[in-house]
Amino acid sequence: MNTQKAEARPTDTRERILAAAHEAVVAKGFDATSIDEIAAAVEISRAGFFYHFPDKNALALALIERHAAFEDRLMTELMERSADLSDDPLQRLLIMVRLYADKFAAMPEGYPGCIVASAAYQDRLFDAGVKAANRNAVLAWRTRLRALLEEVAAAYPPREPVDLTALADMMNTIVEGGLVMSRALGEPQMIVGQMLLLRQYLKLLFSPR
Amino acid sequence: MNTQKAEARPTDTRERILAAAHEAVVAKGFDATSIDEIAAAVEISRAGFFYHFPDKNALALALIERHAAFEDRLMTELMERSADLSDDPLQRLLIMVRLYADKFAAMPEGYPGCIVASAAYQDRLFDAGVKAANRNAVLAWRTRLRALLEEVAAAYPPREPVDLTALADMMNTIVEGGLVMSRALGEPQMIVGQMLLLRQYLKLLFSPR
DNA sequence: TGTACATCAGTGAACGCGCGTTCACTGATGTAC
DNA sequence: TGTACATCAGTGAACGCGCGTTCACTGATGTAC
Repeated sequence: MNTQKAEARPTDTRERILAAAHEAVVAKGFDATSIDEIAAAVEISRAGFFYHFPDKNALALALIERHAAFEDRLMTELMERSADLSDDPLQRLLIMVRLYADKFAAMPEGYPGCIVASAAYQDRLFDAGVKAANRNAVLAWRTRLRALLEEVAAAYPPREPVDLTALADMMNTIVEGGLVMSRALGEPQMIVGQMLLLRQYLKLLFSPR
Repeated sequence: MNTQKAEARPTDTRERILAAAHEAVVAKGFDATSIDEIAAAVEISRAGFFYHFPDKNALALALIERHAAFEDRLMTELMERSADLSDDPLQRLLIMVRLYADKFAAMPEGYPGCIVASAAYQDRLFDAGVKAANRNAVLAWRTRLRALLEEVAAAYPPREPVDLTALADMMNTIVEGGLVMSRALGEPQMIVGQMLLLRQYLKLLFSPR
């Protein structure tokens, strides 16, 4: 009857499937999301889904790649915005972490990070391609953040010796852990506090004495 | 044929079910673990499982409570050992975090923390009792660690203002996130590095200038 | 401009498997008298 | 000391449901000539 505004949704059915699947997976996990409900959300039949994806593994793969692309754009955006606000590498790092925290504050439920966790926890069910895609997504983030940290460390020698790779991974660690804890506690905003603690750590570590 | 050493395993069947279920859940997640395989591991029939647990939710509940008790004993042990090694609250905290990191280094695969994550991510499937038990387990850890942090903060005022509750949660955040990242990256030891970064943060935050 | 054919984006019904759960029943052990 | 009954710790078979996947088929659109 009352057709939704068509131009507001992706016109391509495959994209709409991915969007619906993403929403469901973030809310309930990959296993608990059935092809039936995804198809229903997109208003096609269950068999129609299989016209766009050969099987459920292919959906997982596409979701992870979509997520990786999203994170990549986000990182680029945050880096550009922080570069606009300061020329100092340490200030840029601290601004970036705060902007990232703001993103979580703005989307209290359902940040896409849990796609990675879903894949990590259920990897026995996934084929090698899905696992590799997940790993690459995490490694890409590590590489970009590590480059920024090296720049900071060159300008501001850390007060104590520190492994910059591990430090780069800490951001993702806190995101993934924060999502688990937010859910377990029923306090969606706690992840914001965790990001700000990371920021304080970076500040203490790199600030001149 | 070749019966395993009987005295090494819990004699009580219920305990053996929990042990087998724990191992499988840590390896594959709760949903992916079938009652069939748990029963097989314990060498009873699938129906025999239901003599000990009314349904699968009850198993989840028992696993979470078992995990909470384990974490509680672990925390007590770490606190006692660190109290033996130093009288200074900051030193005790730093020793405790290092001892905790050592635990992860000693058990490269399958730390029980992911039980919490499993429950958090699949909570739509669990009843309110399971979710509450999970939440309480996390809150217990928060409370105990926060008490220790308050003691430290009293003796060593932090260099910057900090929310001690969030700081207490950070340990669990890093454990849960570290488990996700370890799996995603296929680097089981990375979680140890993350714990040591937390330790460095605490050291920087509370060390006198 | 009309006809024949091909491709696209699906539909509807069915299949098969696994899994959680139930149920009637059973042998061994414990208890009452 | 023997018998009757109750409880414990299961077994084996079956049920039903949901889910991923398949398959023959279809209407609409595009293309060749």
